[in-house]
Amino acid sequence: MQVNPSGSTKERILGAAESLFAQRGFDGASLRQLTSAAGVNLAAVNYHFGSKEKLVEQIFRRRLDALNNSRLQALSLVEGAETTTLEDVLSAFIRPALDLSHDESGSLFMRVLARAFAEHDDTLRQFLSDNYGHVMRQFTAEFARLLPQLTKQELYWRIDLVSGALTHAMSGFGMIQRKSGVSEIEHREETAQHLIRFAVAGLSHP
Amino acid sequence: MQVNPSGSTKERILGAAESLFAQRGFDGASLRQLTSAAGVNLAAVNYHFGSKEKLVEQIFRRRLDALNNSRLQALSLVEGAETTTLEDVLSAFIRPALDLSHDESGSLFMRVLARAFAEHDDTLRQFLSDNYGHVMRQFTAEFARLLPQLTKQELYWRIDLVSGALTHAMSGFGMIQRKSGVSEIEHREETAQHLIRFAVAGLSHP
DNA sequence: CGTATCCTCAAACGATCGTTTGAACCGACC
DNA sequence: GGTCGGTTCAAACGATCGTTTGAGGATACG
Repeated sequence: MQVNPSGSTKERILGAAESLFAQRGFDGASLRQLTSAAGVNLAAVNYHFGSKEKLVEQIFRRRLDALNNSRLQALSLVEGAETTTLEDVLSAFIRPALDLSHDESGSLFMRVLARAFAEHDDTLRQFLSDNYGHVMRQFTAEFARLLPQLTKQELYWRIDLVSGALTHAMSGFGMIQRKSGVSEIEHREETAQHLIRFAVAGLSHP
Repeated sequence: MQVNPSGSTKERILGAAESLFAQRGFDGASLRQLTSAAGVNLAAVNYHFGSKEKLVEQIFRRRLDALNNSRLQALSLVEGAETTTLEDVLSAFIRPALDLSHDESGSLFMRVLARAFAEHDDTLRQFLSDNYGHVMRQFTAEFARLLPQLTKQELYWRIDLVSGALTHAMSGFGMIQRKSGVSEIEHREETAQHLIRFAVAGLSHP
């Protein structure tokens, strides 16, 4: 059950927690399973994080900060170029998210996020809006610039549906599964290309 | 806390369970909260359903049987017509799902389903594939007939992304929320139209 | 060496969970 | 009236949960 015996106690807890929360949910994964997997004492979670709930929040911040920084950086690169296409902006929106969905240790943060959506909904929606809403607003402004023929309402709807397709693809819940002969990297690239083409069509149709 | 004091004990439990599972999750909603909300004795769940887990399964069967019957009926109507369009097939796929997402009593089955995906993933995926896979296959065949230019792989990807957008729209997690002045029926119709147009574009682009 | 600080540990706490039990209730049927 | 299957009830069961506690280890500094 023990994993990754290197690193500090805090880091070992964060790693094991992300993996276990993804597998069994926040309620389903107990601190005893978690600390056992991390190879640390049961009391370590409350000592280092204060409570189980604060541990969950810490996990969110770590990943979402990284995601939004990647997105903003990619967007600023796109905006700095001579010509900006819809594909470019969508790539800046989609690729960092797909990169996040599988981290180097193979655990699935997207499942954690999907769970959180299902379990806390309104609380989490508020949290995301407060902390990362400006990123979404920046992308929306760029989409609006590239799609001037759409009303605000129409644009919001389409961005929402693109987000849904992205979330679905990231969570790995769909029919499409990575084939055994294909590497993780290749599958991610294939997913990105399908998603971007699909989103371009869905966003820009008359 | 008590709701809907009419109907049999079994029905009262099913109604309260669907609502509470949607709000708090399967682990988060206890049998004590559930039976208290239903106005029945704590032991009634185990007496009538055997266990909490079997109650969950019962809730799934009830709703998903209804969804898939509606979908198949709508599809057979479309196939019986003189000319079949992509919009028609998508409507048969999407509208029954949107109808399901808000039942007459206002509880949100889709949140239950979204939770279940997050909490059981592989188990639920198998359950859905075993019990309702034939519906998906029938729709896929119809899509393939209407989109002969697409390879199987390409078609599967696009259907998967449409399903993601649909799930997202049903769950109500997105930015788009029903405005207070708009009725549930109107909002559902607006959602259906946006989804169908978006899906047509995403499915049929070259 | 003494001690101060940070951390880890085993053990226990009270609360809540799903489930079981056995008695009580109730309408139907002889 | 008697009894019998189906249902409801209060009470208890053992298990597991998140959290707290206080003793002990480890390391650095005087």
